Amino acid sequence: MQAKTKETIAAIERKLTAKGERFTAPRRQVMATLLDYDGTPKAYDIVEAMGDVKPMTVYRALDFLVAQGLAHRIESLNAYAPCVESHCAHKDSQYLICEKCEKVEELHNHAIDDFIAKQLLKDGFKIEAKVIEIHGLCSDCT
Amino acid sequence: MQAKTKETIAAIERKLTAKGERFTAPRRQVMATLLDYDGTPKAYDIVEAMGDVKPMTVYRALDFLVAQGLAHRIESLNAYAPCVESHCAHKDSQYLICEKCEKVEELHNHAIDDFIAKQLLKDGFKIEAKVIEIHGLCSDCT
DNA sequence: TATATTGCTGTTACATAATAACAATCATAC
DNA sequence: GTATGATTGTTATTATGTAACAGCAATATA
Ligand SMILES: [Zn+2]
Ligand SMILES: [Zn+2]
Ligand SMILES: [Zn+2]
Ligand SMILES: [Zn+2]
Repeated sequence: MQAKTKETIAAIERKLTAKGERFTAPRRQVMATLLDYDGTPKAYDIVEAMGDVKPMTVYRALDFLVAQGLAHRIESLNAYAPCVESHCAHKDSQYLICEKCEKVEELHNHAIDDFIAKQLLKDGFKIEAKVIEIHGLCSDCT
Repeated sequence: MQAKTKETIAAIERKLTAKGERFTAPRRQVMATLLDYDGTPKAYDIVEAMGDVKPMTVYRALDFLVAQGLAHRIESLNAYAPCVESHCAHKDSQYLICEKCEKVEELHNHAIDDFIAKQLLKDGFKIEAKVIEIHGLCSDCT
């Protein structure tokens, strides 16, 4: 485990404990794998990286992490990314996905969130969660 | 097949022929199933609705339809929706998904597209396709 | 301490979603 | 007619995600 990951895990431990949530071994291990992973892993990539766990274990931990706002699922990649920023709406996700170098970058652009909310007011639609996944070429690959 | 679907299919036939694309039987049948379907089908729902086709046939037709801008894949549902609007950017999709009644509505809100494009200018990211899928409660279910 | 109760884990089996590979067929051009 | 490339039919396989249930661990109650 990377040194920075170890610190992050400790911080998460404190935060979850304060919330009365349990940061059990499989959850901690999956989170650490997500943080250490070079790239944006799919569930079975995590299974493989961890060595001897079963898919069900990983899926359950991922469900927990996503529910706690510690990870996002990237729908158009079937992949998962850790998120340790404390932004306000963790049910929303914004990703830039480079189709050349496969770099995946999370945005936290509140202006976009606000603009969409404003645009949808007239529809009378109550937003619960937003999936915004933008594919293209990153600045390095352009 | 519904009467309106028959017209739509005929219109698509003309459009594709003009482009030099072939609207073969499986492609036509899958498109008709998409148009007639009550709800937003997954690939295997289409397989079932069509009766005796194989999944591979349906997936190939869906790939074609999506490439032609005649259908969208809804990533967060693993589902497919027909699209016969001639909006400018068929690689972009905007959907409102009601989590109660499961109604799925496509938007074509250019203001949102433009706003996102403007916001991403500074990132130097070249947008190829956008996935915008907003989950929540529709006006009927609020 | 005993003992419910609840949530979490381990394990197996299964369900759903999508693709690979290759032969056969069809459409078009020469 | 024959060649060429695109499309289809078919089978098998891979990839992704859940159901079900027994056992275990943490917390609550007595
Ligand atoms: Zn986030
Ligand atoms: Zn790139
Ligand atoms: Zn559309
Ligand atoms: Zn609704």
